[in-house]
Amino acid sequence: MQQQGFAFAREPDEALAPGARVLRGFVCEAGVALWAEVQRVAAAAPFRHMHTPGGRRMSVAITNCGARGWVTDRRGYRYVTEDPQGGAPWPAMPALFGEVAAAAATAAGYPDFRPDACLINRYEPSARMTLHQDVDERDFDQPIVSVSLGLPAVFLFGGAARGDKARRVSLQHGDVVVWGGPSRRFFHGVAPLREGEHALLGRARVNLTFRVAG
DNA sequence: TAGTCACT
DNA sequence: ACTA
Repeated sequence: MQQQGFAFAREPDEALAPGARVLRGFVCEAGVALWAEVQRVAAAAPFRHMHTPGGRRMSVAITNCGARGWVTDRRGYRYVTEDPQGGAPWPAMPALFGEVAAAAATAAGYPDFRPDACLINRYEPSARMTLHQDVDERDFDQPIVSVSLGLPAVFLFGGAARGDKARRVSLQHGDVVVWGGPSRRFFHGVAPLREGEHALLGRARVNLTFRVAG
């Protein structure tokens, strides 16, 4: 039976740019399990507010899991195998994370995606991410997979140059964005998170960013 | 010496 | 205030 409802109509998947797609509701019922795993990771490697090389405190709280974790401080951006806060290796990437990331990548046209890094960003209301590029990885042939959980957000997807006009894309709990190929190094960001309460996550949005870093 | 995952 |  076809979906007929205007009430539950959802925007279809769409291309954002060459090589970039939004997969709406891709996570489906796995959201609960993904959130449980995020909490396990955060128990071992707590969310913390890092600083940019310029010394500014980021509004987003960060942790990582997997073999490599992205960090930033006065010395710059880089991937490290140990949590600088405590010196232990980052928590292992949960199997479910790898499965969801690989499935999303395949659905977007990038088979055999095996990320070694999962950056976990926690946005509370007013937190934002200004336009930036993901360029700290070694192989730009590998795509980026970004999973949204919790409160909705407006994702900004620009172009190859900082000044390119950015598209505004509304992302809901369970949506996944994948970008690679010609759009692998495109500027992107997140508009300031609006107030709200999510049934599962409460007053927060959590984003999982999967990458092949090393 | 340009560029900056930040702010106004 | 750093690095590449």
